[in-house]
Amino acid sequence: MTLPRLSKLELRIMRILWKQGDLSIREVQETFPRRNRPAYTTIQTTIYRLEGKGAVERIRKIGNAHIFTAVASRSEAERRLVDDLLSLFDGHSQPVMSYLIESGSLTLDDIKEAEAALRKAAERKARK
Amino acid sequence: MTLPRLSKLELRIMRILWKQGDLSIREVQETFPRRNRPAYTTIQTTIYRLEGKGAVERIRKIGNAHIFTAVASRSEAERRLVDDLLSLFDGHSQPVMSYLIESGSLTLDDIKEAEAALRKAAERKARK
DNA sequence: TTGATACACATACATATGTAGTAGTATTAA
DNA sequence: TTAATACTACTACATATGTATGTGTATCAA
Repeated sequence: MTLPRLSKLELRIMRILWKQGDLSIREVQETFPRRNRPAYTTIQTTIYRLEGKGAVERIRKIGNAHIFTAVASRSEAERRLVDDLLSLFDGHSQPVMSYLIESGSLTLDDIKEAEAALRKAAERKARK
Repeated sequence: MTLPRLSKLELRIMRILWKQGDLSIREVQETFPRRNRPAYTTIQTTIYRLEGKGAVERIRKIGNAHIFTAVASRSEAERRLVDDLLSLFDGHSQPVMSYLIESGSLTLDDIKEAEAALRKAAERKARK
């Protein structure tokens, strides 16, 4: 259940599996841009580690190549990331928001959406 | 200028210096809760590493103890953290916001504040 | 002044992570 | 059928980080 912390490269690979479905190591590797593409064995090692963490598993073989599938859910993994960051801010979202704004990546639409989501969440809570 | 990435413990120590001002290693160590307090030398090693990264420096001595001061700014270090997280989301704030909301740490006031800040930033940009 | 105590500095070590090479086996194209 | 190719599994290694020990020196209280 408790998904272990995923490293940057591990996460990049998980994203590929979440987006493209089940893939072989080679296919995962070739998803990386030609320039700056890690060696096959780098991807291999990392996928094996993900396997050790229970984040992916082999579902079948094509030829002698194993096909891997994501076991960990995207939302779980991403929530974990944000939670980890938040803990560095003592659980306060406010400074995180400030920096998101500063970075210029937060749009007014994002905010509107967030507000709507938050109101809805509050309602659900109230009814419960 | 370019503050290197700070680890979790390094960041905890920086926070202490930002908040409490200039301190000796012993003082930093004693700021940690009795339960779960790292050894003196653990803090020492970490502060030396921070020094190596240029994030802190010695400003004076009291007895034979060095007093350290934060060189890196809090905002710079925190912005770096958020930027790093954001890069894991391909630069999109929206999913980050969603998780902040899910975590229950984001209040409507936080949103209002963020919106105001964002509008102000937009204005500044427009004038420029 | 001297013994206890605090501190500095160097070194060590395990784990996580990014990175990759190598040996051996399976597959496949000619 | 066999040589080239692909893939697996194992091993290796550097760096970052959390954690700490050991040795020697500086300081201070009695």
